[in-house]
Amino acid sequence: MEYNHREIESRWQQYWKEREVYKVEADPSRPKFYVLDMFPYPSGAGLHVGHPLGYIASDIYARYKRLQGFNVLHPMGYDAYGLPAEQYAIQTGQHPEKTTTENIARYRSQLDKIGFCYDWNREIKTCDPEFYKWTQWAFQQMFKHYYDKSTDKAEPIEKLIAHLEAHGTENLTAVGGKELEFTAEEWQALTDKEKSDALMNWRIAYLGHTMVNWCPKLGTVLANDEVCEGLSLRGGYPVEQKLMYQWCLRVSAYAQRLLDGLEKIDWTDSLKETQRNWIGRSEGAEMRFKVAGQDLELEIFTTRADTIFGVTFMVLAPESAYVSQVTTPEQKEAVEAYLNEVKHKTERERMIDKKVTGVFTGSYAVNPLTGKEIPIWVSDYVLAGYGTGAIMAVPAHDSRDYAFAKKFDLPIIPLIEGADVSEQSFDAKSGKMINSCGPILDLNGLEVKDAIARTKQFISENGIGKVKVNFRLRDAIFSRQRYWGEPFPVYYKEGIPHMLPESELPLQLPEIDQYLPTEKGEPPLGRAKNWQTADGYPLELNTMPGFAGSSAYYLRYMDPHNDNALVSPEANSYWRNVDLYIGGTEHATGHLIYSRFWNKFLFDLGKVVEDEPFRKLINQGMIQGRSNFAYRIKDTNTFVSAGLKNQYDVTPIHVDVNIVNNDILDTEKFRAWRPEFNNAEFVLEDGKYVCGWAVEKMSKSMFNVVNPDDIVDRYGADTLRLYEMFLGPLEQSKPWDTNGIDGVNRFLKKLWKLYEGGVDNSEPSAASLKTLHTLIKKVTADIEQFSYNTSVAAFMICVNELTAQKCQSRTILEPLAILLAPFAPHIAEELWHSALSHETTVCDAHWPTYDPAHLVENEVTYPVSFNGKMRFNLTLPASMGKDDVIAAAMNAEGAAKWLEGKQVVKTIFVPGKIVNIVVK
RNA sequence: GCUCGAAUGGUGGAAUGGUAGACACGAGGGACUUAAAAUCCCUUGGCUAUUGCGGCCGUGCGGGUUCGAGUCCCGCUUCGAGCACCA
Repeated sequence: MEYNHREIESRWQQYWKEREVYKVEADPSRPKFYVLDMFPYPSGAGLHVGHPLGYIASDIYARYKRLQGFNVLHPMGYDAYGLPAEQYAIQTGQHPEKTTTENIARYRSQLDKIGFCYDWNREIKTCDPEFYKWTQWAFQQMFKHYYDKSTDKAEPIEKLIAHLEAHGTENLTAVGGKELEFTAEEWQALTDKEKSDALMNWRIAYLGHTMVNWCPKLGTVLANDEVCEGLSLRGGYPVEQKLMYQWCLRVSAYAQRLLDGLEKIDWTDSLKETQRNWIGRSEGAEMRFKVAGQDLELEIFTTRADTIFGVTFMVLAPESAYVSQVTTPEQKEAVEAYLNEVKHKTERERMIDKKVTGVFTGSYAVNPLTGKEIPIWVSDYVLAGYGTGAIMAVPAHDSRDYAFAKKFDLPIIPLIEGADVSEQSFDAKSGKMINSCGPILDLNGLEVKDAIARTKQFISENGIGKVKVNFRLRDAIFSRQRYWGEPFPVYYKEGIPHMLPESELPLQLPEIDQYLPTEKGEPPLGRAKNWQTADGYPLELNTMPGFAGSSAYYLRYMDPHNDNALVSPEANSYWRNVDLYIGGTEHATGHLIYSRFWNKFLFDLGKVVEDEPFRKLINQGMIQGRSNFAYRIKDTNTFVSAGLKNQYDVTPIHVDVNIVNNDILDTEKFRAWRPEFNNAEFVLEDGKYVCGWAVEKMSKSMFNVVNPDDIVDRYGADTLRLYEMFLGPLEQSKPWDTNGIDGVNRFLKKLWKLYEGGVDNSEPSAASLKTLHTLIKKVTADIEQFSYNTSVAAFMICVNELTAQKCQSRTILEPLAILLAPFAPHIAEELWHSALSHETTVCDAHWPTYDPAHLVENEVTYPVSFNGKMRFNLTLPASMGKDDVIAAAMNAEGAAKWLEGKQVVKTIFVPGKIVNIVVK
């Protein structure tokens, strides 16, 4: 019987579904293993062949762990809120929920065809009220907590309030946005509204005036990780800076723990590095400069305290509060004109023209170490959001300060011996200090590193400043002016935000007539009827961003139907955290930071037992498209084959890869493809039309999208699974090229034939045992290292050898079927039942272990060399020890004569590998 | 600019410091067939040699360590990724 993948695969998929073979329950008597995929956003385009790569990899690992006796949690769900569905709704008026539901159904049918071992009883959708109840709940908890430096964790806000009532801000250890100062009496005298506003300074979820990335085209605010080079990640629209009153999450309070946590988890170095960059810890000093003639000090942050003697001016960010305080009446007009100019530039414009701009405020600051007066300027190269929004400028040793000094003709004082600053600044942190001697501190002659330390020590001892650690990581902006997201469980009473009682969660997303802002410019929820509490208080109009729902979803899978908690303590203490997480790198600075933050917060509250959510993380590479081209001779409808294209003046045209096979164009299908090609002519080579190709992003416009459904239909899911793994290393990006798939398909046919030859209870030959045990050893090691491509190769070798050996022994063929089950579950299951006549499913079998006894060689062939030059091969019994092998090598024919009169200096013997003899 | 990673045949890619190119595709040759498809067998890094045995070169470039380097170290080149007026 032929190998019929269609019949086999649909039958087994049906069987698994009906008997709930992959259903999993917590079982304390067995060790757990949690394998998770990054759940997809169900887009309208459906899955292409690149999407399942990571899913297949995790499925193999999940099945492997299961065969090893672990209780494996392997769930799937959908990140269902998001902009594309809403943009589509704006265009068509169709409810995003409808689009989303349809897309999910499409995704599900595509996933089902590939034969994954997901427990679909645990499916979650972030837009499901039963799910987002817990997103809203977590937000409320963040509102009700603040971060305490003394305990280094989140604490209830009541604890902070008690402190403020008793001591004001004295000895306060809460992490806040601003450094507020007031006494207990002052606190008690505040109105409720003032108290609420003040507490926002410390709450982990807080309302704040922050500079946000505003995208006018999308009509919403975006998080930093949703913006790339001044354009929105979704849509690519310009983004500008705008001051808005928004919900934010105090992620920055967790910066140090997010950094430290990286040490404990098994992620790739590059991903950890990306997160370290994003967190951006920098150690430096905060210093105060007096403003001449005013009772005011400018606070600045610097990592180069050693360059204090080279400070020749100060610069403030345009948004800095200091600006209005230090601007003199004479300069007022110029400064205001400048601020206005800066405000109207978008982030993108600022980046495109890197012109140096700025304006003098009219005031001077006093260098605390030299007593000299230096001018205070304003420029947009200083960022308001980092450090204190003010810097001391050292043009000799900072390229940005240098450019500024050159433009406005400010003095440049070199501070490092031998540094030539006539053309450019000297930014390196090395060399000996010069010109750095003042009345109270002398740094001359010190190495830069020592000078930094010396200055830091000096300024803190003398009250000029203090040692300070700054992070680049900002708080996450948590409001979106959109419809298709989780509503905030918040209402406003006399302008004060209040949390809805937990019993009223989830607060369901209301229906609206149009998915657009209101005439007044309010977010879409402003259109909802009766969007208020029972007592008539207005509800929040913003919704939560995409990352809200994806930040704790992995916890929900542990206990997806629990109505009383995000996850029960029992379920959580059994499943703990994700042992293996597979997904793309694109989430490195978004989801993977927010999840870690969210998890650490829940950990602080005692709601989860693990401090890090994802123990091991693998990034699968992107599958790129492989586009095909036909070459049209200019101004004709004649196409010339790739090998001849240089003889003509041609324009390459993208051809649908689905009408090309092994780069040979099906010319009839091409003519039928589009009307304008109906009467196309072809210039062939060897009777064929050969297409050119290039690697590009897989997208509709390139006509290089390959749908997994088509591959499954033609070759089967098992072939697709094996081929995706065979393409190359999992973590590497690579183009999809259907050309090689026949090889994998041939392997499955050969495998089928091997079992079709019959299975009996005969004693296996030593050769077959060796073949099998080599495979067990190889595949087990490979799976542990996610080296799936070499595993597939090992299977091919094994089946070829067993076929040549005419092996029919159950002792060999049974373990082989089990080994293959994670990779190609359908055919493995079929062989398990039909050829091996088992009643149970192969999913319940046990992973075989290899027996080294079967791998032992009777003879070993050593390459023997003298002085590293290979001379001959020597085949000897494997039992021979080092001395015997070397003696045999030296006595071998030819060798003995060659060695005459020479002295052996050293012998190198690698057991089973090589013999090398060094002579003089 | 800073940080990280990569570079091996016509192609995708294998190689705990130990015979580089596993496995697969493609290509060429052959068997079977009226023919095609399917299947099977052989060849396939380059140069050179050939009746046969062979020989030399070869993992981006230049050095180094080592008996021995694709692999380790130093210095480049190119490509990819992340961060980027972050003081």
